[in-house]
Amino acid sequence: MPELPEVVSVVRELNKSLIGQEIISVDVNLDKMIKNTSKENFIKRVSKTKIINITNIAKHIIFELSNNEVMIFHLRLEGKFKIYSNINLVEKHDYVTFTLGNGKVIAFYDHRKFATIHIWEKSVYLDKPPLSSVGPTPFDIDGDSLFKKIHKKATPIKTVLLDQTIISGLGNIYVNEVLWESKINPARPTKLVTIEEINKILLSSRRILDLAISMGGSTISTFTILNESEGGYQKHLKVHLRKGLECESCKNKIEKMVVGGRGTYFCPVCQKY
DNA sequence: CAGCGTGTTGAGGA
DNA sequence: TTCCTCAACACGCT
Repeated sequence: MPELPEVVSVVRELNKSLIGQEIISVDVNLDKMIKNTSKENFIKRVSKTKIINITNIAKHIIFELSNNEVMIFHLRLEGKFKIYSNINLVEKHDYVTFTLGNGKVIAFYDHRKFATIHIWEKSVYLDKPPLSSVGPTPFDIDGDSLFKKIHKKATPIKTVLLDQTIISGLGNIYVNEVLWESKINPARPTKLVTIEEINKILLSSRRILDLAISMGGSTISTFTILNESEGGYQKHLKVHLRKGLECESCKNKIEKMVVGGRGTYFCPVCQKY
């Protein structure tokens, strides 16, 4: 389950080996992964270009190409990039592969087929799906603006923080962690959350995301950075997946509930409703 | 074998 | 219209 720290780690790794590389050929074995054009058109627009830069906007991974096209990847739940030394190593769920000038292969893998790829011209991609609806990350918005945006909502605060059009980059793991650190009950209606608490949420989000980024993300479930190397944040998790274990702050037991249809871990004492 | 989990979108209800 | 909920997507794991 890649969240922002995992995406940042992946982008760093990709940059190390791919900048300036030529894409010789492209193979697509799952047509629906390409969201805004046909497989044939995608292959035509990507082949025989160079990778100029690789960046991210929130959880979206962006490849800038030398012909002014931009590829936008989203890992969704379990997508991964792999780099092989040659084409013979490609596996069944490597649905899109790019063969490079140096003989290596970038494989975009997702056995659950949820991951997505868009391609747009560079001059318009920020105004097209999926980036047109992405909100600012916790690093790009201040407490007053966020409060103004959400203080009338009846939806639980956790659901609002997971809404990537409002604030981007937090997923289920880190939202659970942020709300525990901020001592706010995840199910509380957002309109009852004060400006002071919103500020606390933002500071906490930045601190936790920064720390997780510095450690290469967490590795719960199937997340891996490139070829199976692992990040190290999971031992810092305070509530996520810790149902029944002691809260590190008050020693009571962590509980699990469902908020907005998502598994939600919290301390009933530290995070009173 | 049934159901959960996971991010996002989009349909449909209030 | 706007706000909000929830099914759907696909598949490995419990």
